[in-house]
Amino acid sequence: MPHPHSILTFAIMSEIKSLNFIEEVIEADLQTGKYKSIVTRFPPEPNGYLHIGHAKSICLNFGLALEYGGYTNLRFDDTNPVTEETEYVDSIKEDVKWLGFEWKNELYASDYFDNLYQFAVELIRKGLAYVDDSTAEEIAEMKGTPTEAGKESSFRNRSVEENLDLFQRMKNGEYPDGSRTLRAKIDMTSPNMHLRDPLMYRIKHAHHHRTANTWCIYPMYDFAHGQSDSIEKVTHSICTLEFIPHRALYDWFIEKLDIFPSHQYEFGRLNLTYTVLSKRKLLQLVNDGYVSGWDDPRMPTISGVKRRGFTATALRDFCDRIGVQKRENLIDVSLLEFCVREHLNKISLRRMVVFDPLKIVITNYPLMNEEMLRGEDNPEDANSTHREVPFGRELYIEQEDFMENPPKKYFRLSPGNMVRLKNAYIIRCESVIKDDSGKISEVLCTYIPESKSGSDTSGLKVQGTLHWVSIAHAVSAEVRLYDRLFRVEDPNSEEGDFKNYINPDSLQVVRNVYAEPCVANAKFSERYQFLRKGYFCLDKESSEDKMIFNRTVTLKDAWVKEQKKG
RNA sequence: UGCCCGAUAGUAUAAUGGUAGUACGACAGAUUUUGGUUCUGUUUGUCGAGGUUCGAAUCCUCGUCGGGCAACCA
Repeated sequence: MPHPHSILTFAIMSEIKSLNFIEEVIEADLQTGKYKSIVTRFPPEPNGYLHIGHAKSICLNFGLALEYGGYTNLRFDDTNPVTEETEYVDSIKEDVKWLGFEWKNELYASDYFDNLYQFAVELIRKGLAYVDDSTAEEIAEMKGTPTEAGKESSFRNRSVEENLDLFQRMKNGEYPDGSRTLRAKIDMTSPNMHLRDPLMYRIKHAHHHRTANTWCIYPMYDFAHGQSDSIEKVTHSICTLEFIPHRALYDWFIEKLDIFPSHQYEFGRLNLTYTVLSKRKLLQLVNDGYVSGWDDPRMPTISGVKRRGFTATALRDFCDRIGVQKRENLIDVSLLEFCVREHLNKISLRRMVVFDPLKIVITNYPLMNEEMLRGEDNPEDANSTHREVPFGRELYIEQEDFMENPPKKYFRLSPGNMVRLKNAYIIRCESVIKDDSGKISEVLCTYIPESKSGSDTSGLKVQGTLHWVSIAHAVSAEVRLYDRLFRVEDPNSEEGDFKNYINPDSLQVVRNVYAEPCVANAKFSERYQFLRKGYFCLDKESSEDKMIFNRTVTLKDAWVKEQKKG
């Protein structure tokens, strides 16, 4: 008997959570007993890197299996040897794991080449497939157009025996590439172009990343995918909208072969504002040098966002929130940023780092003195650990945190005004020192000794709190600040080349920032919030003598908004 | 102008013939030793026209708009 608690939880959950259309189908299938449990698959072609569009599919396929107690196979759709490489297989496996999912079986469409060949022979025997000697051009010509019926090939009515013989000889390598194909005999007048005698096999004398030179004929996607699903007893085969017209063919092969009836369901692929998510376009960004590589932190690839500092938790949460539907969508990238911030806020260690230093001197702080102050690592954590932050007479604050003639609502440091230095004291600006050119070289302040953080008896209230770093103790680092790669909301729908809309300022490098000492102990596994600056993580290009941090995402900033209004 | 898919606030997503709700965004306020976080409030929506019905976002009809389909790619 189930624990009463879990029943309650389930009741509440099902009341709150609404089902997407695929979940509805699955629940119905489970309820009617059509399936006892479900099997899904994630079927990438190993010809490129995964991006966050794939993440949506991964979360869907693996998430469904987890939700309903089934399992998911990772199946590489490797039916085209000329585009596929083992390097991609490895990166795909790594990315799926990083996202936090485990596949039941690691499989390859190429594992089924023998089965598929037998299936083809079977269809030939049934008079449902034939070898066509037409050229690619002739086949395209005879295909007709969406508004115009196709014409039957003159090879369409070859005998079963001849087809069997020819197909075997195709397999044996007797014919050159492109000289013959195996086609399904369906209907050249079908309004669905995919049913006009689609190609099942083509000749390619090419090396395959797994089967090497065993084969010189390779099945087309349509002749491989459904049957692969069927062999694996995939119950719910989920793909994107553009495969809708393929479904009739998917079903046709399964029906004629009389094999396990897998079913295909289609959802709308992810589109993100200010982003492109097509392999072709991402490849161009890499090849044309707009980014440093597939894992450039500005790239929407899994490896890119991972290097940027996004967490798998945030990505999964994002995929959860965007939902699943049978319609086109363009998700606002601010939702992604929200998910990333929400997670990072909970786990990041707070650190103080000054990017653009302005020297301040605490004139009433004892000469040669210094002290260690305590700073919370994470105020979101009730049991937060602490680190020690050295304080001294000479400090850096940000240039932007001081103004000689401040505008209204400026809460920061200005002559005569007081601010708190985070984790330290309240200070007052007494005067400024300028160099010959009139530029402020340092700001002279006094501090209120009894205002020390944690034991403040001053009774003073100030509006601003600044981050700072002791000049004598500061450690150096480089930070890389990223902005969106495109300057228009939907680069895919703009006129002309999408590359015309690239944001020229998507990367800003600050070679030397001043960080509090404990930043020197930064770890790759940890996430940081540089106070008031954003979330950061260590970049892989960091070395022993040079730390490099990527800005994952900024903090929300009400002040910039305020300024824009003015 | 053949076939297929779709249309709910700015964006995304619920409501499955019975009060149009949620999240993000935006705006306003409270709290705050991060102009962060948190909390509260406000704003804005059923593509159009008919029909069925006591009652339609939901069902039907006709439009409109968007997307897809003519690779020996997946």
